[in-house]
Amino acid sequence: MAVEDSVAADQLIAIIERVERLESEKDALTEDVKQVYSQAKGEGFDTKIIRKIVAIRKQDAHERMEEAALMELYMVSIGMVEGIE
Amino acid sequence: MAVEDSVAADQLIAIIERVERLESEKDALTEDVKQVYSQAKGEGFDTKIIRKIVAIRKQDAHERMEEAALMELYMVSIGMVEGIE
Amino acid sequence: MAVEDSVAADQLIAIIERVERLESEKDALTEDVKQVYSQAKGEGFDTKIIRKIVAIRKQDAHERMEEAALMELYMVSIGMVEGIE
Amino acid sequence: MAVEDSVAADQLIAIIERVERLESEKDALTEDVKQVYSQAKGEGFDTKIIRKIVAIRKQDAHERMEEAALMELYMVSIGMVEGIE
DNA sequence: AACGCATAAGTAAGAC
DNA sequence: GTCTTACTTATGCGTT
Repeated sequence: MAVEDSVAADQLIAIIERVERLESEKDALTEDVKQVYSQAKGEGFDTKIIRKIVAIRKQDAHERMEEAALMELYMVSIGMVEGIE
Repeated sequence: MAVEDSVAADQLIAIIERVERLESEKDALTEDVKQVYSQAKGEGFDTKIIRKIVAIRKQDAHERMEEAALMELYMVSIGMVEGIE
Repeated sequence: MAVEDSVAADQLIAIIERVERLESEKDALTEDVKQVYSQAKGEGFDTKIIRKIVAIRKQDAHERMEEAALMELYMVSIGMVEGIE
Repeated sequence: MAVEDSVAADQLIAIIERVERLESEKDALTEDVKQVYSQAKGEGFDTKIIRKIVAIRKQDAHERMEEAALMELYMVSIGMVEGIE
């Protein structure tokens, strides 16, 4: 009905605007990252290498998490079966 | 030479840390967006549709028209829709 | 016990290798798709549009209508498009 | 013009069908993978762990590639500047 | 200005 | 049934 619908519409608008606000903040940060690289380039650094380093550091962190997760899985697994004979 | 190298190394570390700081802030915002959608879902909204609406709003109107026109052209040519003879 | 364990280990290796084999075949097909698009691009087609057409054809007609209806409802409610009064 | 257009349309249809063929083959392989896991589960294996192992093996391969790429980058970099003094 | 790469979004599957 | 995780797709960015 009309009143409830308009409430839903208001909620919907609020949701969309909240998302758009957050995404515009993300865009600003993306811009900042670009500026950092741009400045680095101006100071003579090879940004391609730096990007690679950042990527690898991120990947290392991720892999560590994966390993921890796997280890936990194994532990749970052992606990569950209490030692297969 | 040694002094200049260590300066460069310090700069390099600073650059990497600045990038990583910015990207972690971006990750936090991504998390916030997810939460907004999660909450919206809990309120009974179809988040898939909302995502599409956000994407459409983001897309420039002009570009959207161009793309729609080209898409229709292609679809007519393969017989998916009927073109005006 | 030792014998059963080694049987299980053999099975496990077989499973992993079967999965990896299948996934590498999938990768090859993904590569083929990329090549088709690349070639299409070289012949002057707009691959972005073709990808959209493929996606639409994949989507079931009924599902497509439902989604479009819901999307319009949402868009009307936030005033992006005009609804019938 | 008419003739060229129909040629383009034929090409377009061919492209779309080639893509759809390849993707259906991919879907079949995805189905096969699911069956392998399903069967493994039936034999008492913990598929979650197996999935994790497969993911980590894949990641390891990827990381090795990344490292090789980084090493090459460094070598190129050294070659370019011919030793910063 | 086009090309490939890398990140980011969206979608779909699987676990609990 | 929900919730997360993994894969696929798409956009944008840097490079040549």
